[in-house]
Order: sequence, then structure tokens, then C-alpha cells
Amino acid sequence: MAGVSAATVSRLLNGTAKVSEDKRQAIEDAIERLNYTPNVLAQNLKTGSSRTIGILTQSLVSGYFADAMAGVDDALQGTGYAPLIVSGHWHADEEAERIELLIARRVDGLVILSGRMKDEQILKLSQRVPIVAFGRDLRGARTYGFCLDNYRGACDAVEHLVALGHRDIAFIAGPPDHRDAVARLAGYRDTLAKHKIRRQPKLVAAGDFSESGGLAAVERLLASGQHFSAIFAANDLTAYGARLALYRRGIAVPDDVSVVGFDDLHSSMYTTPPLTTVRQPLFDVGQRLGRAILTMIRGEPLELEVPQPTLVVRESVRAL
Amino acid sequence: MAGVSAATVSRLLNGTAKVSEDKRQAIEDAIERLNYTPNVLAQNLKTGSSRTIGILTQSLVSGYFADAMAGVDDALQGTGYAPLIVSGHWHADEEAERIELLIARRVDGLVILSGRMKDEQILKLSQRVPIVAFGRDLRGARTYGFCLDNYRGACDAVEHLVALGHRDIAFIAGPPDHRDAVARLAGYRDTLAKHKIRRQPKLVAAGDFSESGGLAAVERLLASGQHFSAIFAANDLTAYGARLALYRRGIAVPDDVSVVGFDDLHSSMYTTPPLTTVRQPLFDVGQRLGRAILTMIRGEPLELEVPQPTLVVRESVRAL
DNA sequence: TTGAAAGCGATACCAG
DNA sequence: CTGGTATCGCTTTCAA
Repeated sequence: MAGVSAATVSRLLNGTAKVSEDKRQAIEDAIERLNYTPNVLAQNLKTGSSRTIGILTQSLVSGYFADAMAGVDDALQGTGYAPLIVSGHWHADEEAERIELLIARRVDGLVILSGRMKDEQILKLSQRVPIVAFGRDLRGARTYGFCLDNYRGACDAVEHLVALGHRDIAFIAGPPDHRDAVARLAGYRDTLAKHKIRRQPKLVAAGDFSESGGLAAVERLLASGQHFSAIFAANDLTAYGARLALYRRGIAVPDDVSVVGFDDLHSSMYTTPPLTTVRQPLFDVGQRLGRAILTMIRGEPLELEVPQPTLVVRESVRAL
Repeated sequence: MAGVSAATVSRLLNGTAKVSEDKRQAIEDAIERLNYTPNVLAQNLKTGSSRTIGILTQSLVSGYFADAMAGVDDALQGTGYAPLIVSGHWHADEEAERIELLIARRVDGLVILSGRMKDEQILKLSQRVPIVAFGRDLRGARTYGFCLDNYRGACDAVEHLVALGHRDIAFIAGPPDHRDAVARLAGYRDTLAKHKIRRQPKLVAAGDFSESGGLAAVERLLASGQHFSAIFAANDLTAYGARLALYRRGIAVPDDVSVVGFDDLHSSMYTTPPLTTVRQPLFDVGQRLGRAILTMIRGEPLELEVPQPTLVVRESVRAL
């Protein structure tokens, strides 16, 4: 329609070579009139790149993962890359399956958020596609993975409680097979030990990173008869559940019992009282992941510094 | 490697025609050894279908949209279609831009969750790709859009309050340019009128569907000196903010003031007290959207019934 | 600066 | 049942 060859159109659109002014005009007119959009699929087939980044999350409805995904999305914005998001639902098999789906679609890179797959599996996958991961320590030619320092975050939380005079501090744990949960428990234990606070096994209750788990844990804690002036919950959701259990028993927060969470979900700013918690900068993490995978795809060396969790003091803790 | 033509491999993989047992074996061996995965991009180019469904959301971090997305994802599961998610951030221009990106990637269908684009724009877009939308009433050859009955949901909420003896009911509105927000306000007004409760303009405070908006609204409400025994918030986030504002003033919920929300986010089950609210079955909506777009792609006629919002009574309201 | 032509990896029609 | 061949829409030499 513009009276030129396809090659010329391609060159104009990609800026691959100079195109004379009159042809440029003609081409742009035709594009306008035809409502033409290049077929990315054909481009991909030719170039071998889909300009798509696969994101494997574990949940589409979790505020925790959502923040990280938003960060990745933000980093991809304006780069010509689009995110293809799939969820593994915390199930190794499903994760592997969804990743195959991404690879079949020829994603140029993969961002993996947590999960239960083995590190070796990921390493093997990285032969097929560059990968950056969050929630695991990975280093390789086409792989990079990092964690936040959950141990230190937990230490900070407990230090805070201890500094305010708390000695009987209960802990509601996360899933024992989750590395972050384990690190947080270790931080709790070690900090108590550091301050020579006697360990009371009854003060550690099992949880599962969910509100209902936190609620049930507090009921067990209360039933055990063991005294505690503060609760450190393995994550914010757990803290929400704990807070509700306390409310049901008429136990005031923070007047009767102090509560500290972990993650700093958006909503933690608006709980009653606003929750003191350890902030994980997930959006920031997501951005770094997004930028990292792009750098890796370009074949440039990547230098990443890992952000730190920080204690956010709000109103759910009081001094004893 | 299997000593057969590409055509035969294609036939085997797609079950398009019978393939003799020995060749089948040879092909499968080769696939195994080569770690071969069909290049979906090339398939797409040939078939003209990307086996991808574009989802336009407005926020990656909102529990409201997350539920709907999870529903779509669930409906797509096992169908061979994968979701490509982009966010418009409540900005018409950005929405249009992100949709172009999806179309350039040749998505086979589009799921649009809310947004600020004009219906006409969407109708025009539907010439290029089939579209199902949530949050707008659309009917067309390759378009289908529906809303939940926000008006009725709001009526139910206010009826509940009135039935329990509340007369001075404050309302915290949503963005005035948001159709759901408008419908909820209308439901509030009409229900009061129906019960011959005098309209008190001071009892309607502006909000923006966010926690901070709810918090500020309650402060203004309190400052106005106008008495109210209950607050109906245009959405749950607003209710959270309202609840915190009340807490800061030492006003108990529900003893001093009752609070009702709208949406029924997950976390509303664990606020203190658990929030009475109007439930929008977003996951269900997402599933229907996912199934609908698939039906539409197959060219089958679609018959959709729209689910209803329902009042979920929890503990943030008391009888007067 | 431009066009012709080859080719990316599949599918589908046509013979046989 | 199977192979050859054209084709999908684009990018990229190679010549002109």
C-alpha cells in the first residue's frame, strides 16, 4: 500500500537503517490507514525472542507476592518486555509444570518468587532460560537468587520487645519446611538466648502463615496457661489471626499483650492498633528482580545489592 | 533424528492423523533425547492463535482484583491457555496502551476488569479481539460485559442497619466518577428515603476507596458534630480506615458506632471486630469471565448468569 | 537507500 | 500412513 517492500517497513519500524523521508511518510500513512500492528509472534519467531518475562508466583491473591509482582512489572515498564504471570500454588509439581508452559512460550527470562522446587531443578532449568529467583540463594552463569535476611529481621523484632522489658515472649511459627519461617524461628530463639532469657518451649506455637493458623495458635497458647506479655508472629497474617483471638478473649493489644508481625503488608498500617512489624521491601525486591533479569538477558554482568528488612514501629507494642 | 519428516512429528504431537507405531516410538525417543519442546511462537504464527488470554487489571496489589484474576486463572487452568496480565492503574490512556501491547502479542481474547476507558473504545477494540469485561454493561457480537448489582448490595447493607434500629447512618463515598461508587451511594440514599429517614447531607463524606480516605472521612464526620450511630463505607478498605479513625478517638465498634463495608476482602474476616460487609463474589466472577472468553473464542453462544452480592453479617454492627 | 530472497519452526494440503 | 511443499509475518543478508 505504501509502494515499498516489507524490508523497508521493517527498517523504518526498527530504526535498523535510514529510510528516505518520502517513503517514511508513505509508510506511516499506510500504517495509520490499515490500523497496522506488527505481529509480535512473527517477530519473535524470527528473532528468537518473545520479549516476554515469565513470573512464577505462588499465589495470585497474596499481598506479599502481589507487591513483588508489582515491582517486577514496574521494572519491565517501558522496556518492551511484558510479564507472563503463572502461579505454582506452593506445589513443586505445579511449579515445574507452569515453568514448562512459560518455556514453551519462549519467555526470554524467568523470575521465580519462592516456591518448593529444589535448587538443583532450577539450576538445570537455567540451561534453557536465564533465571532470577527470590527466596533462595542461587549463583550461576544464568541464575541469580537471593533472600532477605529473615534471621536478622526476626532478631530485630525480638530485640525491640526485649528492650521494652518483655521477657515472656511467645512465638507463632510458620511452616517448618519454609526456609524463611525457619530463619525467623532461629532469630527468635537466638535473641532470647543472647539475653539469657530462659527458653520456654510452650511459648512456641505452630502456625502456617495464615490468619486461621495464628488464631488457633493463640488459643493453644492461652490454653497452655503459660504466661506471656508479647507475641511475635512469623508473619503479618498470623499476627492478624492472633490479634483476633486476643480480641475474642477480651485481651487488649497492646495494653495486655504486645504483638509484632513480619512482612509489613499494606493492611498492617490500618489494623487496630496499627501493627508493629518487620518490613520486607517486596516491591523493591521485585524491581531489582526485574532489572536483574533484563541485565542478564542483555548478557551484562549483574551486581545486586540485597535490601534489608527493617523494623517498623507502630502501636501494637507497649513498654512493660 | 527420528528419520521422519517434520510433518509426521506434527501429526503425532497434535493427533491430527494416525502415525505408525514404530515411527511413534522413534519420534518419542528423539523428543526425549533432544529435550524438545514445540516452539509455541511458530505454532502461533502458523495457526494465528497464541493460546494466550490477556487480562487487563487496574492494580496488581489489590485484593479485589487479585480475586478476580485468580478466578480467571483457575478457569484457564488445563485449557492450554495462559493468562497475560497487565495493569492499567486506573488510567484510561495506560489501559489503551497496555491493551495494544496485548493485541500486538496476538492474545486470543481479552478480559477487562473495570477501568476508565469508554465503552465505545472497548466496542471498537472488540473488532480486533473478543472481549469480556467486568464492571461495565456491554453486549455485542464479540463483547460481553456485566456488573454486579452494587445498588442492590448497598440497599441490603442499609436495610440491615435500619432493621437493627439505626437511623443516623453516615456514608463514606467512593470516587464520584466510579460507577460502582455511584450505585452504592444511590442505594444508600434510596433506602433511607424508602424508610422515610430524613436525609442529612452532612452524613455523606467523600472518600476514595482507600484506607486513608476512610480515615480522613471519619475525622471530618466527627468534626462536623453531626450524630451518627453507624457508618456505611463504600468499600472495605474505606471501612478499615474508618475503623482506625474511630479507634484513635476511643470510639468502640460496634458498641458506640456500627460499621459496614462493601467487597468482603479476605482480611475483613480478621479485622477487629470482623467486618459486616457486602460480599462480591470476585473469584466466581473471574471464573465466569474466564469461561466466557473461552466460549466466545470457540464461537459458541454464551449464556451467563450474573451472581449477586450478598450481605455477610459479622460483628461490626450492633442492634440499637 | 532500497528490493529480492532466504529462513525462523511449525501446520496443512496434496500426492502417493 | 507419510513425505514434500507452500505458507504464516517478519528480519536480515546480499546486491544493486
